Amino acid sequence: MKRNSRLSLALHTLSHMAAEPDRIRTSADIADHAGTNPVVVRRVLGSLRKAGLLTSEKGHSGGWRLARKPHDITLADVYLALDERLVAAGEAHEPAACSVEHALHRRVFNVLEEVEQSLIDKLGETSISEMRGV
Amino acid sequence: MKRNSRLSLALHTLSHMAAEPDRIRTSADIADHAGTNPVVVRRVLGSLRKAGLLTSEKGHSGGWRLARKPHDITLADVYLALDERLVAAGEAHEPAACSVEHALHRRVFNVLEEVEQSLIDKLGETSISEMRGV
DNA sequence: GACTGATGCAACCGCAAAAGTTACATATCA
DNA sequence: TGATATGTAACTTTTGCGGTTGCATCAGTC
Repeated sequence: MKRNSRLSLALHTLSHMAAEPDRIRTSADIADHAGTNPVVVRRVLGSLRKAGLLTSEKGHSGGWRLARKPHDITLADVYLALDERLVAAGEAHEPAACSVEHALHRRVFNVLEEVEQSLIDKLGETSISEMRGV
Repeated sequence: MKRNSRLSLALHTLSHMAAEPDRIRTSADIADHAGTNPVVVRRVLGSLRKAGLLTSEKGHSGGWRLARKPHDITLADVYLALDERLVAAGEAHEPAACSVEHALHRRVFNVLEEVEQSLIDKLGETSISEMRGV
């Protein structure tokens, strides 16, 4: 896989799940389908579980399932769950040579925050169930 | 420096230049100011020059200057110049197990393309001169 | 209760991207 | 001609991440 593979893996898996919400899937199944490794799948899906998008069940006949209705899971949820931010957190707190410099840092940071928020808003307009069809 | 350092370096440098467009700056000055290396600065600023945002002059009393008026350079110009795309190019052409899978790939790719375009639109609303002040 | 099959998680390897560094060619001006 | 700047290639170091292995844990099944 390549760049943005975590986001890609998450979206593809969720899209499949949105198509058949009742079916439970093992990390091995998903890994086969995605051409990757079960452990990698569990890592990525683990983030989604922490964010409340998926549930997992251990033991025999266990696996992964959507925690909410497909149309209640948006791309923004996925983006935030994976913690792939446009702006590096803590960027505003870098040591600055002078106060003018520090003020500029803050300003740049704030502008990027604004941009990211509008990105998240845009992502929030699409649910994973809308990734299929059309 | 950390993640997104190219974008950060570019924006800070351009913001400074927007404040004093007539002043010429050497890569050494900029590197000192940004706490990095002159060669790194020349690499990043070289991308901006290729995109027509900056000009550079060799030799004694040479250095870097804005190629356009500050209000004519938007964050979208910078983002595109650095070639840091949200969506990996060529993502749509991955081999897929079946045609259904291929159609899903395409759909995911298209949605991400849409999102990136709206990001670029948003970035285009802000010029580097607006990074200072309020 | 033992077995099977699933997640959870830690530890490591390997690779690739990017920063950082060094070195040097080239161009410009005093 | 010398000082000073960019341009660029080559190399090292760092970092993030996919991939892999191993094992603990848990839950059904025999």
